[in-house]
Amino acid sequence: MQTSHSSPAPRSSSSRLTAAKIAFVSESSGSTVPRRTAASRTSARPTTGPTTPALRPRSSSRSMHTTSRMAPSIWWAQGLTTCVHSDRRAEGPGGAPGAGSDRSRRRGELRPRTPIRLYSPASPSDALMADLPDKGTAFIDWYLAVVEEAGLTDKRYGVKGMNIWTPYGFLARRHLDAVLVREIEATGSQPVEFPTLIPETEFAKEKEHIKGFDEQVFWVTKGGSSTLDVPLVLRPTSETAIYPVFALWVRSHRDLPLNLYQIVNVFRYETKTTRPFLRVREIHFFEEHTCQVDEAHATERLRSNLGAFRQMAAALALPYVAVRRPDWDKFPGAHSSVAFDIPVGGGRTLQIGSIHHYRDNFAGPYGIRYEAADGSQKLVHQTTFGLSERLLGAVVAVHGDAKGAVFPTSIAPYEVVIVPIPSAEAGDAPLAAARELAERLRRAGRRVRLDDGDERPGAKYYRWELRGAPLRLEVGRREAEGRVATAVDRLGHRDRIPFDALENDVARRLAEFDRSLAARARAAFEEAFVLVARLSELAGSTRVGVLSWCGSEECGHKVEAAVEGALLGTPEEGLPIPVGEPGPCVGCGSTAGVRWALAGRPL
RNA sequence: GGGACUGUGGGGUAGCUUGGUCCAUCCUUCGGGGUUCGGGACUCCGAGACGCCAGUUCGAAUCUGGCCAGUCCCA
Repeated sequence: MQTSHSSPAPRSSSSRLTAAKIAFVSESSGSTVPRRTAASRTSARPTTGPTTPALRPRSSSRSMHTTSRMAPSIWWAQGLTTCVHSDRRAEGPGGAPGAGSDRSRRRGELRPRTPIRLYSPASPSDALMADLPDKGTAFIDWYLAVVEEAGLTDKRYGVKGMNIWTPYGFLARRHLDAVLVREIEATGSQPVEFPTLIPETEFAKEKEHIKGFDEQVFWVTKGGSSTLDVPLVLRPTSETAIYPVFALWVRSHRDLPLNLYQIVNVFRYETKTTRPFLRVREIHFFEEHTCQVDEAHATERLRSNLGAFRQMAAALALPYVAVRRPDWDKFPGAHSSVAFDIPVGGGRTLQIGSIHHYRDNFAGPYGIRYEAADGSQKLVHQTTFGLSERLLGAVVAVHGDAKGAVFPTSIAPYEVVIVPIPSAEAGDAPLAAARELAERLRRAGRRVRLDDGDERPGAKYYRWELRGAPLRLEVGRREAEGRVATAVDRLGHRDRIPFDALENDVARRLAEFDRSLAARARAAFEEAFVLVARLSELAGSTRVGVLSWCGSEECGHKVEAAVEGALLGTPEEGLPIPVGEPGPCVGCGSTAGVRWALAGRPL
C-alpha cells in the first residue's frame, strides 16, 4: 500500500502559519498573569481568509455529542475570561431533538449515533456540574471531551494524528519529562539526541525490525524537486539511527556499559483511528538504548529500568502490571519484551511503556563489537526502554472523573490555583491578599497561578476542576480579614490554611492530595482484574482476565478470540490479586508448562 | 485492502428530500460598554460559516462529478 511516498503534505501552509500566529500569551510561567495583554487582543483571532482548510474543524457524528460547547478557542491563552458554561441542552428553538424536518429525521437514521449517556447527577447540586459524557459508559467520548476542554491539546490540525500541544498540555508534558529525566538519570543514563532522518540503507539492516515497522514509516524521498539517491525514513523509533554510531563508539569493554536516552519525536503512519496522546502519528517519545557486555548485564539493566519505572509510575500515582509479552507480540527485533499495562476500565488496557531485551540481535547486523578483557572480540547485548506521551493520556484516563481531569502534583501545570473573590464591600482586599499568597508560594518554589480573570468565582472553580488543578485557594473578604485561606483540593477535601503557615500547609495539603489520589487509583486498580477458569468467562468481561495458559500460540489465539482483544502475556510484577499455582490451560486443559497470563482489550 | 457514512461561524446546530422566500437559524463563543462577584452572572452594542474545484441552471448551502478532510464497519 502506501509504504513509500506517503507524505500527507498539508495543502495550505500559509493558512497554517496563520494558525501558528495565534497568541500564546498567558499559560507560561506559573504565577500572576496580566489579563488581556495587547498581544492577545490583537492577534487572538485567526484570520478567516477565503480558504483555511487546515483550520477547519473535523466533524464526525461522534463529536457532535461530545466536545460540544467550550471547545478550545483560545480561551486558555487569554485572561481566562470566558467560561465553561453551557446551556445544557443547546436546544433553543430548532435545537430540540426530534423537532427537525422530515429530511433531518431521515438523516438522523442514516447517521448511526453513538448513544451517549450524559453524566447523570447524583444530587441536585451535581446537576450543574459536569457536562461531560459518562466515563463509565462512554469512555472514549469522555476522554476526548476532557483532553480538549481542559485545554491539553487542540486536534484541529490538517494532518490526522498530529495534534497541537497547547500551553496547558505542554506544561504538563514538560513536567512529565522532568520526572522521566530525573529517574532515568538516577540510574546513570545520559542524554543524547540523534537526527530525525534515517537512511534507508541503515534502516534495512535488521530484518525483523523492518518487517515490524515497514508499514508504519513516513518516507522522505525528495529534496526540493530532486529525488534523493537514498530515501530517508522519518524515525519510527531510533534503533537504526543510533546503532551504526554505537558501532563507532563502542571499542572496548571499558566503553561499557553504554546507557543513553533521548526524548524526541518519532513518526508512525497510523492507519487506524487516532486519539490525542494515546494513538498519534507524531509521538513524543522517551527511549533509552544501552549496550552491555553480556546477557547477564543486559538483564540487570532491565531490572534497573523496572526500578526506574516504578519510581516514575509512583510519581504519577499510576498502578500498573509489568507483563512479559508473548513471542508473537514482542517488539520487532527483540529477544523478549516486557510491557507496562494499566487497566482503564471495562476490561480495556493501555500499554504505557515497555522494556526490551535485544540480546545481540542488532549488534550483529550493525557490528557493535568490543574487545573483551581477554582480548577477544564480542558482540554487545542491548536493551531499550520506551515511554511516551501516552503516560499523559494515562494520567487523564486513570485519575480523571466526572468533573474532568485530575493531575498529580508531580506533573500538574499548576499545583495551586488561587481564586480571589471580589465584592463591593471588600474592595481590593481579596485581590491584594491573593497576590500576596501567589507571590509567597512562587518564592517557595510552587507552581502557582492566580486566576484574576473576569469570571465569577464559581465559574473558575468549575474550570480548574475540569483542568485538574490539585489545590485551589479561595480568598474573599473573610479570608483577607482573618488571614486564613480556604483550601479545596481536587478530590473535594476542604481545609483552612492560615496565611502564616501558608508554605508548610500547602505542601502538606498537596502531599495529602497525592496520597489520596494514589489510594483512589489503587482501589480501582485492585477491582480491575478477575480470575478466569474458562474461556467462556472472558466474553464481555469488564475486567482484565487472569488465567492459566500453557504458553502455546494456538491457545493464546483462542484466548484472544474469546476476549476479542489480546493475550497480554505473563504478569511479572504488580498483579494486585493473589494467585497460587496456575491450573490447567484454559485453551487446551494441559497442565504442562502452564503459567499465568492476562487477557484484555487494548485501547 | 473492501464497504458505508459525514463535511454550514471558534464549538454545537437549523435549513437540503421538493433549487429562489437564506447578504443562512438558534445556542455557545469572541470583541466593546455597564452593573456584578462566597459554586457555571445579567444586560446593551458588535463580530464570525455553507470543505475545495468544476458542472447543471436564469438562480446552488441544497442537484451532479472529481478532489481534500474526517468517522464507522469488515479483512
